[in-house]
Amino acid sequence: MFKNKDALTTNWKPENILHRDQQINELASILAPSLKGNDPSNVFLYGSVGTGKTLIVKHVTEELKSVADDKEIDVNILYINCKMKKVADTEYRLLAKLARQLGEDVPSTGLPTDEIYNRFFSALQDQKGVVVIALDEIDALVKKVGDEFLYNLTRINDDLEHTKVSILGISNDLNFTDYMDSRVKSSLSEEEIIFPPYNAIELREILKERTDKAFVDNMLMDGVISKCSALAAQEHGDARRALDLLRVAGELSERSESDIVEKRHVDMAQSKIERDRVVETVRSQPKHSKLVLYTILEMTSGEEDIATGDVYSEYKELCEELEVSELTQRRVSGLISELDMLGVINAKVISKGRYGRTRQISVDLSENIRGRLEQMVEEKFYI
DNA sequence: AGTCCACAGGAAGGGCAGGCGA
DNA sequence: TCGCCTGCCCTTCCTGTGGACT
Repeated sequence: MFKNKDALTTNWKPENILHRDQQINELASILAPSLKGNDPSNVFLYGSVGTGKTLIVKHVTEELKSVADDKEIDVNILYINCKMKKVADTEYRLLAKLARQLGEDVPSTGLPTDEIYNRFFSALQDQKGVVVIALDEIDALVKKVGDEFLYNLTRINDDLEHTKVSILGISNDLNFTDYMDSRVKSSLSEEEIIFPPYNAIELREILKERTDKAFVDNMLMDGVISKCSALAAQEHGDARRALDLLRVAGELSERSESDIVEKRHVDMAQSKIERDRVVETVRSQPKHSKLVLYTILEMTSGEEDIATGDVYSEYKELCEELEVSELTQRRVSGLISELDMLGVINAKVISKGRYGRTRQISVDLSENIRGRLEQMVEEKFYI
């Protein structure tokens, strides 16, 4: 069925990038001064997941690099995904990785942070021309370690003699700059490029382009692509989601030995992706979070909503039964709010006037997922 | 108009596990 | 193996609050 499944993954680089001409041109014109040896402005790119930010950055910087190489101009591109665990999720690791990309030999641990900063700085000194540092998912790192490292990076140009540094920040979070010091904010977002979500029509064209590469001809039933794009458009116009849907639908139909991908496979793919997401997030939660979730699932099998206090007393009983020491209400309250943020349960703060303020908790999961989760916790704790 | 419930959620710090160099 | 550091989970203590009730 598949000719080249890679074409449905996010790493695949399509020949033409659709519906992002404006962003490509903006970014290209911001980075263009580096071809004349001038330093380009720092840029900030915003847009929710699957709106093509990373793709465009990689595309434009690669183009820039190849033009620069042709003209024998010194341009160096450093790309780092700050969310990669154990690679760039602390200030030290980020600086070490940057220094290594510049050819500096640094140990993966052991040096004080200021020393690694110096090494990185001297590596920069040895460069000539322009260095573009692309920091993908920068919001994740700033939320984790604060914005001081960004402040240092934005000020680095003042001390460099031959080299010019331009920072390209990529963020999924549109309100991300709220977390930052205003000095960092203003120097980092000299230029801003917004990536709006794709609409269903745009998604359809993107999928069309890729299916021709990915599937053997005539493998898709009419309407499959439209269905994938419509579903993904509802979900913040996420192209990644659209591709996943199509890929999983293909895999499911292959497995069911159907000779064509049908619309029902897309529905199946949708629920499989959702189920996998929820089950995976819950699996990685700490023990008591699972127990709290189990309590909530048990209590919400009827229709009525429940409050934090109700959950806590039931949870205490469960702990007693299992001979596990229980957590405080403060912590359980926090766990409930985490589960809400992860999208596993719904919890909204309401006031019942004379009867206090609490969270109204409900669960909006299909029976299928609900069953899987209950089963998972039961197995784990021999309930 | 004021009270008061049943929590929300911030701040600070304890304690533990895991990773590190010595 | 030891001490040190860091990150994470958790507790303790605390202040804040929407709105039904008086």
